[in-house]
Amino acid sequence: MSAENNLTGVRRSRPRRTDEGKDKATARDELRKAILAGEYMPGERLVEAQLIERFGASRFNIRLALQDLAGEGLVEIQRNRGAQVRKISLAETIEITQVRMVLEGLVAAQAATRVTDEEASELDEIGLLMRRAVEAGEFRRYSDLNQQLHALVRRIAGHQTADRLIGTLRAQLARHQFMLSLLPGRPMVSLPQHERIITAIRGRDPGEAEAAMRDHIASVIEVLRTLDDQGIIP
Amino acid sequence: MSAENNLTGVRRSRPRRTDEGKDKATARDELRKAILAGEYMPGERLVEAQLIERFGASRFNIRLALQDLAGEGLVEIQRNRGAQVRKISLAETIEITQVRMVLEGLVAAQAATRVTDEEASELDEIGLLMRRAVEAGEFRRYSDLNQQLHALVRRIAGHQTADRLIGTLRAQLARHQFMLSLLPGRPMVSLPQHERIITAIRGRDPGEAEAAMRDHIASVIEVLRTLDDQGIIP
DNA sequence: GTCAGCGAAGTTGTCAACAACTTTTCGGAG
DNA sequence: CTCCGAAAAGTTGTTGACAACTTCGCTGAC
Repeated sequence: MSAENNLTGVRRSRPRRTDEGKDKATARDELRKAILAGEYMPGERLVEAQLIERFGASRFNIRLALQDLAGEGLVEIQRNRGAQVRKISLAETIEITQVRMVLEGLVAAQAATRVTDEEASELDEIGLLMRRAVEAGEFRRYSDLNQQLHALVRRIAGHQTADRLIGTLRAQLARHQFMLSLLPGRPMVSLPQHERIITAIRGRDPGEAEAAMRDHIASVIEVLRTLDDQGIIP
Repeated sequence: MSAENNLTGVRRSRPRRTDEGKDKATARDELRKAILAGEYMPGERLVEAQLIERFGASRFNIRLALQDLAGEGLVEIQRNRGAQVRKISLAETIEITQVRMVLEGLVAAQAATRVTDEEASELDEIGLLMRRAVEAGEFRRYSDLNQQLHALVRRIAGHQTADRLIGTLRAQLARHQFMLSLLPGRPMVSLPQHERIITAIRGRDPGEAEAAMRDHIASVIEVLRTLDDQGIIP
């Protein structure tokens, strides 16, 4: 969400290799990765001194990194009380997924108007691999392919604004994200939905592509509501 | 005789209540307001020293404020080159408006499922005022009412996630926003669209509410594309 | 026992000085 | 006159020290 690395293409006149102090961007990316990997749990305090030790960056850069992640909704900063990994309620999870639904719907529609023949082949390829993964019961692999498919659709659409927003929203749900794919029976339901999306984009039918994507994500929301009734997610 | 250390005896006037040093949040809000008011044009450099003078905040807080506004997409920061008001191309304006279209569509749908009788009256009220404003040729007032209507729909929906995103997107387009309402003939086109939105929400018809909102904003996108062809907007 | 008050420890917020980088200026060689 | 390069000016990036705030534990009166 920022153009901060100005790679001028010109080599540095003054090499400063020996410095191992990491800059803001590096610290931010590593910390985000750690949070998404679940190494810090929601609600856990992020004490600056500890982060300095772990990531080897200066306090200044650590603070900037925390500010950035707060902007992304991954971290919550309370004045004079420090930062903690943001807790996301189920209600908020549903809201976020609803927004993802309409955004990915928009992206799917745009992908349908822009897809090239080559990209269509890529879509087919992923669809095929998905079907195989489901038949083989490789659910983890199916989950990966799921992400690949959504990423490919976004790449085809080339909608930077929607793309960026979807990225930050997905990050906020990273914890729940892959759990869903592993629910018993989920792949059987979502596979035909994915295939419908692929077919619509291949057929260059924006309306159908959007509808297919929205139905797909709407069914995820249904599952979330079910989990709510069962009290599975806090 | 380099740095003469200041003895603890003389602390400039105590940094208590009376001190006018503004904090990050205040500086950020005031700077954002100034940018949205057009006091800084797109592409204009935001030199820290000048901002310190104008807003009376410390450099530290000015920098934090700039970071925040960069996160909101209002400002662009290039490393070692400072900040400037972000320029938004027409292509990006269209992208942002497309995202707004689907987000406000979602919000309208949700508003239709939640609207109370009292809120329905408020909608009617605004609709009535809009019609009168158009008939009286008060376009500036119509533009205000337009914003009020959208804000009311969002309030009714109570969708925090979508609400926040729409807010930041609207801010990015603040410059173009009100220009559109002032285009000749625009109110005549958009008034019935607004009335359709109101009717749909009143009728508690989510699908129709979303469709009405999307058609409305889609027509804005059409105008943007037209302006592009005419080369009016850079 | 307990609870208010007080102080220490731990953590975050802010600042001013300094370092590094970019842009501008200017003198001299060609 | 123009171009090159280095110094100067202007601006931003970073650091370490310190101030302010929160939390926790201790003491002692009741």
